[in-house]
Amino acid sequence: MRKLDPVKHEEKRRLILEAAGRCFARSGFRGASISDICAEAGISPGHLYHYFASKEAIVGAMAEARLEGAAARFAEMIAQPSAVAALIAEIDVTTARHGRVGQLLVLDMLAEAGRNPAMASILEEHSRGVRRLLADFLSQCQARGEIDPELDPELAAGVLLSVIDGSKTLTLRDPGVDIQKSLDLLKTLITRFLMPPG
Amino acid sequence: MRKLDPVKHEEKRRLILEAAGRCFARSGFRGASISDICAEAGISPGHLYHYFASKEAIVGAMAEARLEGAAARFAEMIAQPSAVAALIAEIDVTTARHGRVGQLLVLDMLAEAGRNPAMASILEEHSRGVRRLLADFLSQCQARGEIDPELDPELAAGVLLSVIDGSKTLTLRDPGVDIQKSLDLLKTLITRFLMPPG
Amino acid sequence: MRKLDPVKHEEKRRLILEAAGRCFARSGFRGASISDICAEAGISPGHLYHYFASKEAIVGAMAEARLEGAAARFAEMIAQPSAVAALIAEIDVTTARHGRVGQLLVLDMLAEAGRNPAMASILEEHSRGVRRLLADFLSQCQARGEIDPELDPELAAGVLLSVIDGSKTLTLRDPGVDIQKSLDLLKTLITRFLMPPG
Amino acid sequence: MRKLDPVKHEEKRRLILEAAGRCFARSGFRGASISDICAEAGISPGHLYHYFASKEAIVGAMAEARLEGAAARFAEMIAQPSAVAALIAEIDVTTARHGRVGQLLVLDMLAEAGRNPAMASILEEHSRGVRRLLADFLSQCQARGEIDPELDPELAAGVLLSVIDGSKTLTLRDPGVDIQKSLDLLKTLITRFLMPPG
DNA sequence: CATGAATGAGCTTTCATTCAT
DNA sequence: CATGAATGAAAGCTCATTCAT
Repeated sequence: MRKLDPVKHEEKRRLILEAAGRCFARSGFRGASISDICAEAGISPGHLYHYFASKEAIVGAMAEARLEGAAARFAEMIAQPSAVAALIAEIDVTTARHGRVGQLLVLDMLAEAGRNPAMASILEEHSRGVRRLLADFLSQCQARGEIDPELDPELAAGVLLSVIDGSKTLTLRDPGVDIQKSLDLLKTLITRFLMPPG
Repeated sequence: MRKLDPVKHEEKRRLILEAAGRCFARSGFRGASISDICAEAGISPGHLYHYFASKEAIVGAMAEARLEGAAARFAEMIAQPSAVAALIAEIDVTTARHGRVGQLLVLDMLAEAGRNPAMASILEEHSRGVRRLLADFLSQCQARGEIDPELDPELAAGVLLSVIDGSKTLTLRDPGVDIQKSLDLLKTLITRFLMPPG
Repeated sequence: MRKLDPVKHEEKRRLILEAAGRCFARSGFRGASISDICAEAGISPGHLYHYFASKEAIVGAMAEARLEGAAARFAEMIAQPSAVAALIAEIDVTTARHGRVGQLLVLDMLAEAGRNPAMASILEEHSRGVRRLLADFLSQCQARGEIDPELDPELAAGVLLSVIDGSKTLTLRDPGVDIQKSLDLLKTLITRFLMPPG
Repeated sequence: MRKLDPVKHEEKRRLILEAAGRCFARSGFRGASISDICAEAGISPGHLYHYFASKEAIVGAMAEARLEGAAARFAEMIAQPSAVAALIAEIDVTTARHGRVGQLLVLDMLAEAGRNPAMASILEEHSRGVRRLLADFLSQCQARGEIDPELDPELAAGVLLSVIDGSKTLTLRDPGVDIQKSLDLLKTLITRFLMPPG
């Protein structure tokens, strides 16, 4: 009866994670301090530790939340009828929705995963899920004759995801690039890759 | 009278940068401390500041050195006769020569460039150089009818470089992946992208 | 209307003090946190402050309770007929009943008393009581000719209590010591000290 | 040639340990903060960590230094001709030389040893040394017929050290005690304990 | 009576950087 | 050219205590 809402607890956690996400996007995992996160979330440093055991726990939970969101959006995307259109849309959306900061966060996660086993397993699990989704989708497209039946769906899915990863560096390497044209060309690239021969 | 040998000075700088490179690859830009670098280079912290004004200067100089090396290797690569073969070789080499840590360093640089203007301009200048190299190369191939003449060489060069960037995440996202098969598939992707129609 | 049951209130205080005692014995006064005590007592931190005004108050009340218990046991002991036997029994009992942790708690109290006036006066008052008890007892023994009539009962009582204090360090200084033999020798020491001359 | 004096380094370490000793005596191991120690030693917090790896290392080194000093003094003491006189002198000296704070430090070490394995082994090793010294001394006295030949030298040494430990609580338990008379009585106690029968 | 959310000062420790030698 | 002593700000985290519910 007096036990206070576990729902509120979860809600607060979520708010903190969102604040942390903004800080991490702005300054990186190591550059953002607990103080920064507390200021952004409007709470005291002591209080933050009622919700998370350590900074690493925040990083982990935040990565999971972001990747989960990304996977969900991806699942929606490829539920659409047109094959390549969906993939392409994903690139557009990722680029447009979060812009620069969202991309940086992904790069940070990738770099962090290379050194931090906790982040590595979060990334791997998420990647496995998304890759499976995409591989199944490719299989179905092959069944419908929409894409090259010779392609191994698993491998092709992995390669396509790495292409999407790479697309995040376009503006970093060339801020003056016409991003729309580049994305269009990337779509051409994907189309030609998947297209049935002949 | 004092400057006995500017050559030795440059040599020492180079040695420090190499030590710093190993530290950064191991722990990231923020994770590696001046102390770590001094230990790796076998010098004292005070002495290090005779060669570099700040940690940021080390990061910058080290990034420049690495990227310069990468650009040089890339230039060699595409001096070869066969078109696609060269590009493909680049991916292979980058992956093989430095392995995991070299890839992480690139990811770190990309992430850092998103927040640190100094790193951004280093990355941009280097990217501009490599992209120009590749664009010229693509133009020549088009002249020889080896690749699709419809492709805009500049844009295509940017996209290809982003694909190479993306390839660095393959093993991060899936440590169990058959990297050789994935790279082969990536070559297929590039081939189909560039191949003249018909 | 609110104070439904002052008895229950006291009972709860006692339970908390026991929990605190276990925590303090385990981790020391400074090492044990309010959180630890709450967990051990199965209550919330806010609730704990309904029973005690501060951590120091808990330390004080807990010390009083422990010392009171010790004094009561001591009073029982020396109500026995045989003189030295009683003293000796005290050493045995203290050692056996609480073991290592109880001894550590006494050492903590002694050290704390050297710096914290509140603890000092608790300790002094308790010591005064026990010393009086023991001094009276020694007087009676002298009257019965069981111990050396030359000894000043007050001083001797103080010295005997310090010997008992010291006995707590036996196993700390030498974990491999044969504690039973050491205690037997301590009894010899006390006997020879008190024994009437000739 | 440029390698700076390792002697100076040791000297600085010693100065820091002395400062730490004063702080620990004043506030206890846990009560004294790194800040306190730095202020007392007149150095910055960062600098302290050039000399000691952690607070625990300071506590350990400081305990070792103190106990080593105590053992050395003890060795001098019992090199004197008269048996009991020496032991008694030890009690006097310990009490007089360091006074209250030195005693508290010993109590802290004993309490800490009960919970901290590092401190435990320092204390045990030191105690072993001193006990051996005293046991050998007792053996020689027995050979000369100065003390009861029935006593086991090892056991008796342990018991005597515990009596010395206990003497440190005399003024803590009774600040108004006539310490000189108490110490005299303690000497009587030791004398009667060791005295050959008859 | 009881909870646990919330605070903020303080803790130990790290680190880029400077400076006397 | 080279050392390492020295700094001080900031990091992640803990904890006694308060307060709204």
